[in-house]
Amino acid sequence: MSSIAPPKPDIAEIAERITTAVMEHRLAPGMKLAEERLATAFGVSRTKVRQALTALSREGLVKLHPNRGAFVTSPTVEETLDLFATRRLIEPEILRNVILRADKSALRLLHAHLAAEEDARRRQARRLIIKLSGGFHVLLAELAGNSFLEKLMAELCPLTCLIIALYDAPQTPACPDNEHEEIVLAIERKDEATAVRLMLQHLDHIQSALKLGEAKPDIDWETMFA
Amino acid sequence: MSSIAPPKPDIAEIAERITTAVMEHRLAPGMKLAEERLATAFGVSRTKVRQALTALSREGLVKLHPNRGAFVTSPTVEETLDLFATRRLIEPEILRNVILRADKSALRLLHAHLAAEEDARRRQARRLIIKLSGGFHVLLAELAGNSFLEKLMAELCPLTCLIIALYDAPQTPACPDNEHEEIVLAIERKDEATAVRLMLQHLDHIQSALKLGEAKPDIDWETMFA
DNA sequence: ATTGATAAGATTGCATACATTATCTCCTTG
DNA sequence: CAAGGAGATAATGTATGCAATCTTATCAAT
Repeated sequence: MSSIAPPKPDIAEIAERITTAVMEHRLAPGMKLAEERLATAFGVSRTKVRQALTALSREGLVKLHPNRGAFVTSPTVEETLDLFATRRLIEPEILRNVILRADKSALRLLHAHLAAEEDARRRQARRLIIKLSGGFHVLLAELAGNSFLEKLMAELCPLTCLIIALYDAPQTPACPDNEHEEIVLAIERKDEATAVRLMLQHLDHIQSALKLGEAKPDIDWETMFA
Repeated sequence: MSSIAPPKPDIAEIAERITTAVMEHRLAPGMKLAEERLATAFGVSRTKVRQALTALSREGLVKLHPNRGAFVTSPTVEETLDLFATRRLIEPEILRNVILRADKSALRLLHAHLAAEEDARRRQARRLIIKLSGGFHVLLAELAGNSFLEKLMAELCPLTCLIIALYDAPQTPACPDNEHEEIVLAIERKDEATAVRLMLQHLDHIQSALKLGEAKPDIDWETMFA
């Protein structure tokens, strides 16, 4: 009847599309994710949506309230500080491993990413910029070759986007201008100290752009009375 | 009819009991976890078991093969090296945070844990010893107060048990004798340098007890031809 | 004897249906 | 008029059934 039969998305696909929506600030923190609604939106049964949501809750992007449903995580100030502390811990290690292992193909991937970022900036493609900014850090984690740190970074990046959406002027890009490029150049020179220093500065820039002092609407009542 | 109606276990409970079984070496790496079998064992439907298994696969303790089922993860040598590299990175940071935040109640918890370990050793309760040995590191992560590092350690500990089951003489305890106690004493003295040094030594002892050079039955054919 | 094909059996993947719990509305009551 | 509660409504949690896929057993062929 209709033009095309839409291919039924995989569970991983559903989770990924929700993650992308969060990273692109299309799903605001605290928003409710009703199973039935998502199920019809994706053209699948609630079963798949449910599994995608539980997967996302494991990653911390979604918070599941028993018998109440799934909500986009609304990170507290404390969780934000924890997140940046964790990134300051693991991203230097990631850089060290990348420098140790970086071969031609790795550098090619990094430069391709920089080009994609530059192109997105020139085209003012805001959503793409945000996605690529996070993707840079995930790419570094992949090139580092430690599966555990890679998985952790893959979780922390979308959460960082969420935090930026919560605590920042929404116009600010996730990662300031061209700091990524300088990091890649340091990697290319195998200049570990500089790469690490630039990365820590980069993280500080992101964090200090946040307005963490402000009031937080989302109160965690459960732990408050625990 | 029967004596007691068994209370239906929660999904988290199912996952936890499977995790415990793995940590206690009752479920060997590579073993198949058939849904129907587990469902009848726990007295629930396959739905709950399924969700527990997907949760465990997110944590890395279980590997899901599409249309083939769930299997206890059988970590490769490379994953083992990654795991210890990650622990060497984050556990010193955890210790630093614990020393910064340690109050009387935290120290009491640590000493209570040491006592429990000592008691288990005296009673030769092998399974309990293994569980408590891992639990020490998870407790430290909890006391450090960084939710991300806490979650990561909660995943890495069962995996470490799995690795020990795979690569070690099964008689060796997860953590050598009394190294935990010395670490706690260093924490108590707020002697950061010593605590970190002891922790790194401790991890080295665990890792060097492994027979990683030996033949690995479990070959990952997928990545071999990827 | 080993390899390859085929059919029966078993298991997973998914959707639907039912039970349970929370939320909302409206009514009663102080 | 505000506060509290009962019923209606909607959403989640769980179980079951069916379709798709894989595994195993049997048997023919080289």
